[in-house]
Amino acid sequence: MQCGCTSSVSPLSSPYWSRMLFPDWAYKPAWSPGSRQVQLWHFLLELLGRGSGGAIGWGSEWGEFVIRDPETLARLWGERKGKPHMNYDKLSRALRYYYNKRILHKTKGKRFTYKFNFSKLVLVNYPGFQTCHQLLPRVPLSFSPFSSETGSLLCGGVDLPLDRGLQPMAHPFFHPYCLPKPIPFARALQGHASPQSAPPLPCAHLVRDLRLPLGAAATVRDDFLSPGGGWPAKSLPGWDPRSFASGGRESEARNKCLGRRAEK
DNA sequence: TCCGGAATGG
DNA sequence: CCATTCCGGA
Repeated sequence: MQCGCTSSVSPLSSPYWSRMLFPDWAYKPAWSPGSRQVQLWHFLLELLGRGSGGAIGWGSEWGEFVIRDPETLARLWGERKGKPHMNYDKLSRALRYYYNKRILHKTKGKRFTYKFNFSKLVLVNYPGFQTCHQLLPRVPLSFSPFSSETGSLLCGGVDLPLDRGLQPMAHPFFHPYCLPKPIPFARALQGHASPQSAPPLPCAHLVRDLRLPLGAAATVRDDFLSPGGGWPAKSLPGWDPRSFASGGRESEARNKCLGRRAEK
């Protein structure tokens, strides 16, 4: 789990280094121009982030959300996708496809209640932010709080108490993940972040629209986190690496975190 | 309600 | 890949 991630490669100079860590499909550029359409979980997070006082809202547990008005949500989703005939039945089918990807799971017993697996939702696409660590301290986002239940946020093995008074909730994407140690670059954030050298942000739209601090969210495979990670360890018969691997060999890539080359 | 297979299309 | 559509089954 220890990756010398930062040793040889400068975050700023390696815009695409992170591609080695994540499968191609994780980089679905959200809705940047000329890219593919927004994904459902983007959309959900967007609504949740807006504190959409209607169709959907955060639940009682961390990452849990409740669809208060399924058909309205479906309508909104349909509008976004240009699918006038969208309904909750179909939308929920799409949600169920996330089970296998482990982006979501169902909170059983609670109607219309699902839960994000935030350990799979990580910040990527922004070279300077291969890890969550440096972002955690301050998250200036108007992200909707998870009601009452916020305890502490684990990040990189550091327990981070969430001060509800100061900040309702760190963005869910900040979760224990990947890189073990804070990178030097973290310092640059506070001081001079050399914005001029900031590489083009592939997901600028996503970032803006979701009010993500930086970088875009993406899903990523990580089986090295707590096995099952508190998930209903389903057998996952169809769990094949191919669904995550652009090249197939990224399960190991995590150990190395990044070796070299990122071009395809 | 919820699940997941199957077919299909972008 | 990521849904969308349809659907039989629990």
